[in-house]
Amino acid sequence: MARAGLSGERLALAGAELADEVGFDQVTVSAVARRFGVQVASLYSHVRNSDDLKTRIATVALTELADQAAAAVAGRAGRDALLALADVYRTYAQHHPGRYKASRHTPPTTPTASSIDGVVAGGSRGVASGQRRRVPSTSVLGTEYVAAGRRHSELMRAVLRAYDLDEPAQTDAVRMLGSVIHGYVTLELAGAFAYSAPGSAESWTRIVDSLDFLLHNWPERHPS
Amino acid sequence: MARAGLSGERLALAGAELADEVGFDQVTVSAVARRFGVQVASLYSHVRNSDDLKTRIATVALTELADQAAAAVAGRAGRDALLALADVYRTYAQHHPGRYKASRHTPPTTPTASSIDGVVAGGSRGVASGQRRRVPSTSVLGTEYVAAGRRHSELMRAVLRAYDLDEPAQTDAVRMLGSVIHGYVTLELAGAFAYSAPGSAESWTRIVDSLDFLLHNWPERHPS
DNA sequence: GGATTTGCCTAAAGGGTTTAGGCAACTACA
DNA sequence: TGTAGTTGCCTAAACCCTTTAGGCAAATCC
Repeated sequence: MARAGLSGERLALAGAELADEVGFDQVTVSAVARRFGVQVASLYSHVRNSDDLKTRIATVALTELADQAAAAVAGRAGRDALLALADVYRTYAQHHPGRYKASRHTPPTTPTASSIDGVVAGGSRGVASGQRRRVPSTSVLGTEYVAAGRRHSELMRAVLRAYDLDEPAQTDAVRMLGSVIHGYVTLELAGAFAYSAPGSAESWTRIVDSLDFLLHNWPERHPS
Repeated sequence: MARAGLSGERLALAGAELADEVGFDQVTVSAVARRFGVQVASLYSHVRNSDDLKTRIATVALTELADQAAAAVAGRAGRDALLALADVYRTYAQHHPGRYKASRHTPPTTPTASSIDGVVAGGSRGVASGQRRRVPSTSVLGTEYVAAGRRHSELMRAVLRAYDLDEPAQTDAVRMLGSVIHGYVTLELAGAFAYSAPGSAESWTRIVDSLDFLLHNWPERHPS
């Protein structure tokens, strides 16, 4: 039997492609196995379980997004940087809807390895008798995932430097921008803006311009 | 055998409760059946399929949200109305995370009944031979779902009246507000704001105040 | 070239979805 | 109040996805 050359990374990549084609929710261990022309059980040598696969896909997407965001922001400042950054998310979501959805996949809060050990050690089940083939533990993967997330918020703060906000206004601004971008992209992807004028693209730039204006005139205390 | 008294509505309600308890993604036809102490197949007399159940839950949530939003906006204007409306979404999402997630569930774009008929009629499969027990067709349900959605955007526009925006600025503002609210609530629910100061609640009111300011000073053309 | 590792396989158990068809409990009406 | 018709829930069964256990053969390492 010829080997298919599976690996955690290749599975994540294939899963990402599949997500863009049929939707992130339809990405299943079985579907990825089919894509490789391989038995389902074979994937479990490279991936802990279904959610592990999804988290890997999320990490791929988050990393790609951070790379593009970094490239877009480089050499720009102020409104240009803001628009470029925002456009990265919107464009990515349009070209890779499945990947974008994946990037919003929060892995279920598993108890930490130590807390598991704390409970299991001394129990009746053998400690190290778990898997046959070792798959990189979720915690190290989680690190990669978290790192990508951190890159995003740092890029956002970099863009905000031009607007000269002090704390806690800057944190508020980060949260607001993140909310607008994520919210707009999500709603647009869901088709919420498809059936009324003006076009979604025009609204988008005008909204970003409004945010630029708002950041330049961030209210101190009492607005209006 | 005593009857459990199932109905489409009761299933949707039970599904909504279940969603808040275990998460919308864990809501399954099987789980709801278990909740009623009833065989799984029994539910299919009241619900077309799994997605139909989910869409009904979404409609429940969307309607509850619209009711609360209408009550919150009544008798208020300007910043007060804006904050009240925004708070409804945030509070609802915190108290009913499963329902809120459900409210964002977009039913898969099924071809309309007419287009299905257009294709199937004349084919080899009998037209009306479908179900044994008739369940309200998805299209009429979809109407209810769409109606609830419309209520939301109308409430938003009502709040915006105080700010005196003309088209297309008003549409832009509706889209921006919807994005911020949905985005913030989603990110907060995902725990994105849980691990850094300031608290999520303080950011929230300051962001809404900023939006109030922005709406009062909506830029005409060239910002900054 | 032999030992070891590792990749993919078969087998099997468990759970969710959905359809088909059946009996019993309600409802309506004479 | 009995009986016909309707409706509610059941059993059975097919299909798909997940996950674990254990096995054979290809690749790799001296």
